[in-house]
Amino acid sequence: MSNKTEEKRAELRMRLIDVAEAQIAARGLGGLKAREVTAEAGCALGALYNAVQDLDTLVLHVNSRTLARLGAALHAACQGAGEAPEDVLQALAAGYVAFARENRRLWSALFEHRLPEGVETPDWHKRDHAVLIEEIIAPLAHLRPDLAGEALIMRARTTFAAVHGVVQLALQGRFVGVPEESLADEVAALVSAMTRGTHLLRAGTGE
Amino acid sequence: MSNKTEEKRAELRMRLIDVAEAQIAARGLGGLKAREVTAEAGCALGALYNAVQDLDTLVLHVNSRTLARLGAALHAACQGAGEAPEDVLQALAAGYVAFARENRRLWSALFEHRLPEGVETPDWHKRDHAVLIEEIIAPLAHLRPDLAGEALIMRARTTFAAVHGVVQLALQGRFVGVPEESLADEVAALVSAMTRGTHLLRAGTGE
DNA sequence: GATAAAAAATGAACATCGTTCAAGAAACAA
DNA sequence: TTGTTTCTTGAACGATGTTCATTTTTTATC
Repeated sequence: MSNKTEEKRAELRMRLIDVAEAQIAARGLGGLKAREVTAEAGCALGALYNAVQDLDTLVLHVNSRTLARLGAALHAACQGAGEAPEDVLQALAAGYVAFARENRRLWSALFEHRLPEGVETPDWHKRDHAVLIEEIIAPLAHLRPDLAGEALIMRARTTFAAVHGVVQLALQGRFVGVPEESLADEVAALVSAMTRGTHLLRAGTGE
Repeated sequence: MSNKTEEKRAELRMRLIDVAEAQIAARGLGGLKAREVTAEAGCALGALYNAVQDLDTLVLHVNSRTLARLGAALHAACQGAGEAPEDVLQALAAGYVAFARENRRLWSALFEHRLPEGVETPDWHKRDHAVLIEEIIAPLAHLRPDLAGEALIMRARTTFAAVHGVVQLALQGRFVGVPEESLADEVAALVSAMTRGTHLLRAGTGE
C-alpha cells in the first residue's frame, strides 16, 4: 500500500475519531451510532469499516485519546502539589475527580465500554491505561519503602481502584454512591485514611 | 383485575425472572435476549411486555434477587467474625469478594446495567441496594464515634465504593485491575489501611 | 349456563442497530 | 495507456427490542 493511500486512510480515520469523540461527549457511549458518525464525517456507512476494524475499535481510539488527556491532567496535578507523599496522592485524587467531572461522558466511556466476550483488548490500547497508575507509584514508594517491583505496582493499582470506585458510583448517581457535592470531600477522606493507615503500618504495628 | 388474573400474571413474571436470571448467569447481561427468554419460559414474545414493562425492568428484578442474596451473604459473613470493628469490616470485604467471584455475571449485572438516559430507577429497586452498606455502618460507627447520621452513611458508602472499585476492576480483567489471585490480599490490605487510618484520625491528629 | 366485557396470548410487522458485500469509481504501477 | 489494486458506496442482511391487530381465554353479570 502506497504512502498516499495510507495517508488518505489515516486522514479519514482521524476524522472519524474526531466525530466519534464529539458524539460520545455529547450523548454518551450508547449514543454512538455508525450511521451518524459516518454521516457527520462525510463518508459512506461502509467506509467506516475500511478505516477502522469496527465500531468497538473506534471507541478504543477515542478512549486512548481520553487517557492521554487524563494522563496529562494527572501529571499537571502532581506539579502543583507539595513534596509530601500524602500531598501528592491528594492532588492526584483531586485531579482525577476534576477530570471525571469535567469529562463525564468520555471518562465514563473508559470503563463502560466492553469488547465482545472472547475478544482481547489490543496491546496498543492496553498500554495507554498505564497513565492511571504511573504517578501513584513514586509517592506510594515513599510511604512503603518495603514494597518494590510487582508488589508496589499491585498496591498502586489497588489505590487507584479504590478512588476510582468512589468516583464512579458517585458520578453514575447510584443509590450507594455518594452525592456529587460531597464527592471531593469523601475522596479526600479516603486518601487520607489510606495514606495514614499505610504509614502507620510502616511505623511498625505489622501487617 | 381479579385475583386469579393477577396471580397468573405474577406466575409468568416469576418464570420470566427465573429464566432471565439463568441466562445472565450463563452468558452475562449482554446475552439476555427477549426472544430466548420467552422461548425458554414457554410464552410468546409479546407476552413479556404484559408481564413486565420491558427488558430493562426484567433485569431490575433479577438484580433485586441478586442483591437479596448478596445481603444475606454479607450478613452471614458478619456473624462469623470477631467483635473488633476491623475484624467485621475485613469479614464483610472478604464476603463481598467471595460473592462477586462465585456469582460473577449476576454480580456484574448489578453495576453493568444502565437504564436509558432520563429514566429514573424505580424506588422498589433502589431500596434493595441498601444491603450493600447496611452492615458497614455499625463497625464504622465504632471507629468513628464522631460521625453520625448523614455523615456516617456517607462514609459507609465511600468505604463500600472503595472496596467495590478494587473488586470490579480486578474481575473485569482491566489492565489497571489487580490480578484475581491477589484480589483477596489487596482488598484486605486496603481495608486494613482504611480502618487503621481512620482510627488514627480519631486518635487525635485531626482531619 | 349463556352472554357480554375485559384481559391476555400470539407472532407478524416495525424500527433501529452493526456489519457485509457486490458493483462501480479512483488511484496506482508498469 | 492499461491492468491491477484499493477505496467508496449504499443496498441488503441478520439481530434486536418493542408494538399492535387479531385471536383466544378469562371474568363478570344476568
